[in-house]
Amino acid sequence: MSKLSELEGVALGIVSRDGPCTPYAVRKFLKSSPSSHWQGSAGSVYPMLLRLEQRGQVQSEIDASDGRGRRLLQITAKGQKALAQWIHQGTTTELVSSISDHIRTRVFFIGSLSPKERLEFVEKSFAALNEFLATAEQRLRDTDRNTDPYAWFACENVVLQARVRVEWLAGFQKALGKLTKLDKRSTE
Amino acid sequence: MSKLSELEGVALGIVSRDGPCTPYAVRKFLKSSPSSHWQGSAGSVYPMLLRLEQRGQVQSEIDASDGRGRRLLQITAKGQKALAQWIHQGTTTELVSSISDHIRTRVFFIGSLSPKERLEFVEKSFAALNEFLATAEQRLRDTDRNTDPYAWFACENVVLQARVRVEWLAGFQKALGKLTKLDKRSTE
DNA sequence: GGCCGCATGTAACACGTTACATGATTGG
DNA sequence: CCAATCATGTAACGTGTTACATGCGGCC
Repeated sequence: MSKLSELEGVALGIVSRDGPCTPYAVRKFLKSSPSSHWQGSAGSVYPMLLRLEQRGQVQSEIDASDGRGRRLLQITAKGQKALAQWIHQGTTTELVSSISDHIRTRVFFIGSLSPKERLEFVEKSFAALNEFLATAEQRLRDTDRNTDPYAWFACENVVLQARVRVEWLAGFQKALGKLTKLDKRSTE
Repeated sequence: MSKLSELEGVALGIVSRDGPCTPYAVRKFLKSSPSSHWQGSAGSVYPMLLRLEQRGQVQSEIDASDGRGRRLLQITAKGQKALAQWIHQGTTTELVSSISDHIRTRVFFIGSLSPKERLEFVEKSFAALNEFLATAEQRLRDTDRNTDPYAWFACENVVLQARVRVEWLAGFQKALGKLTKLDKRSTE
């Protein structure tokens, strides 16, 4: 009963939630996820699902009604246990703390750009973030709160996070103007 | 001029910001980072820095004053260019959107737990998140806004993100009580 | 003097990405 | 009928993790 990776946990979760489904459906779900952390490439998904099957956490049978030899996956009791265990692991401090924000990371090092490039970076990021926020808000509107309330809350989380990032970046942008002026003065 | 990985970008950034520094200092920085995404293990840092050196993005010389044969790294002009390029890459949509929140992911799949386990998970996560928020707020208080304003804004971002996560989870916890009651009623 | 932290590195291993390979099905 | 998508998989490659290995420096 080794620990599930994040990808394995998500895959097990999908198979559990969406009943019998194909590996391809798992791939599609990962691809369409708002956090682009999940690429859902064939080279990761298929071997990973074979791993789960070898461990007895999912079962599969070939769908006879499909000429493409498509497989139908189902979670096993063992898999349900592993899934529950994986969810509970999320309470440990390391998993709680680990949010890596690429914009934040880059702002941390923005001092190594020229003042002009700094403004440019912030403007472009701001535009891209706002675009992302808009799509996230659309997805939330399109999600029915009653059908799957947990999915809805996850969508809401994405929106709230995006809003905070936008607000924070706006504040930073304001401050950046003043900082850059100070920079110029000190080098005069 | 291949694209830098996130780890390589951060490492270049540190070497650029902290002047001549040892590989070990880079490791320490990664280890102490609030986002536990960066483990800073020896097996990743040393080979990665050798890679940067082979590409001519950093230079190193052995510190003669140290008996441990410690190396001192410095960023090169080529490295500065690569760093600037890496920062600007952050404006593309994929890098903007990619925030993966382990709690959110687990909430999405929380339906596969028993109602009792759901509450347990949320309570534990809530406690851990609050603890994390407290340390983040402390770090922000300990950071001087004038010494390195960019580092300060990064710290502020961590705090704001953590606060939103706490508020969101509190809202979810409230809703979970009602949802669980509905669950029970529907199975009665 | 001994332990902990500094300091560097290597080797086996696991896993994800990219690219390749193949073929069925569906819609215009 | 032809293209896009469905559908499954493999192989090479890069890179991060864990564990191992070594030795100096400073502090109690």
